[in-house]
Amino acid sequence: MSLRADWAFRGLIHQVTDEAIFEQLDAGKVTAYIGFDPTAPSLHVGNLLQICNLRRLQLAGNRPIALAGGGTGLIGDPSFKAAERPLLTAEALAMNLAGISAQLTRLLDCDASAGASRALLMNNADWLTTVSLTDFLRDVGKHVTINQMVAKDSVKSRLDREDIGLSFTEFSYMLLQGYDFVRLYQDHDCSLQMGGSDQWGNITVGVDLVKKMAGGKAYGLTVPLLLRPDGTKFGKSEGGNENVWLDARLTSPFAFHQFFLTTDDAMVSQLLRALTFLSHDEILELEAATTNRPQERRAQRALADAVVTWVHGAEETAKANRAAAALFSEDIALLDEAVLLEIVADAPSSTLTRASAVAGLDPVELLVTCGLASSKTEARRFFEQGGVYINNLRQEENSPVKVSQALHDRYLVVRRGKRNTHLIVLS
RNA sequence: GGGUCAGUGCCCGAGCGGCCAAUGGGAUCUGGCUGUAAACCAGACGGCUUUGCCUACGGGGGUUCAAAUCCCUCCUGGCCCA
Repeated sequence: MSLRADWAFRGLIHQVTDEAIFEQLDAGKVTAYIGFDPTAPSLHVGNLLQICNLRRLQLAGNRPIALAGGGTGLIGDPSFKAAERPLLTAEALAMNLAGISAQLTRLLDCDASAGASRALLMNNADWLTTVSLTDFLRDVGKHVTINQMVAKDSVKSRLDREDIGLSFTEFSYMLLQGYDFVRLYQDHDCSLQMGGSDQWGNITVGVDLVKKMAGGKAYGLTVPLLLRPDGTKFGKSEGGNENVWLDARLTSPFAFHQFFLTTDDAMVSQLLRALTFLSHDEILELEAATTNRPQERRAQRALADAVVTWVHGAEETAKANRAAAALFSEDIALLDEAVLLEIVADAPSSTLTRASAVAGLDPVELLVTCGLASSKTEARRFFEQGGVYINNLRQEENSPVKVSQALHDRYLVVRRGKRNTHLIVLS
């Protein structure tokens, strides 16, 4: 099957500068890049789609370049952002770069054995921080008119706002990104830039610059943004405001697995197509299962397993599944110690001395101490609402927690709401 | 530099001297229903030594018995002029 057909099936094509790129991709000779902003120390699920696409190209024999924005990160992309962004410090940037570079290396095949399709990892700071200002303005700036730049939707949305402006710094961002493309074209024969649909404006600037500065033919392709059925952006945690990170230290594999396991029926098909490497037949079969027997949630399970396995490995997937099976059952008290520890391994934990617990612990304080409530007021609220469980049994605010409640005489599994768990170990 | 408008809780946004921890909406959280889904229903949503107290309406100062609300000043931002 052609890559064009596969991508269309998966809903990965939003806009293309020239359809001809697909033939070249099928031939497996293209070098393509996607840029990643180092705005955080880890990539998050929102980036997964882009990485996935690089991987798809690579599997078809093409060469992917993941470009870390060490240089553009110093400036900040204003595209469709509602406000001017604070500049990152150089130290924060360096830390972020280290984090995401490691992840990209792992998710793409950067091994020499991959031969011509071996993925490259680059950092645009290498050229953006060394090019001279006057050279840049003469060689790059001269090819782009302010008229074009202002006409971009991504800029217009900022210009149209009455309460907030757009600094020259952020305004110039698209030139830097365009210059990236020129450099990659010249140095690595890279002829395709991909990105989310919000990157279309930036990408076309690059395609244009490659033509004007290098006299070459370059292509741009954007992927639709993943949206929830309610129109909000996909990628935030269940809760809402926190990102779901790829770094296991920031989002445990269990939480990561849960994130996908709780996907809406209305969205699972989209994610299955966009974020997994399952075959079309497998996907169609899972979609049918969702329609006919939604309560089995087979599609959600397959999705969660596939993504977690890709990001964290098969072992973590198995662990997450075992944890999920036991965690929502009162049988938790019947599990033997080793199994219990394994299933709560991803939950944050803390230790308490046995002595401090003998007299009975104040449940309110306990909830605050282990971080499941941010204040006593909040903790009391959770108790009032009946949202606190110890070992999956509802805990009352006014009955002290006793040592006798501990499983295996030393473990207290504290849970707030459906899925915020904390393990307390008595020592 | 001049003029002018604005800065309120996570976000948007009312309030414009006491009845304001501050209307409303969104987000979020908890419970219920269910399939660890969506939708829906109910409640909560600054903190605490919780029938009360403390801290908050850009910062600082002032007027007043009393200020988010009035005055001064500074900071930040938008727009217009130079």
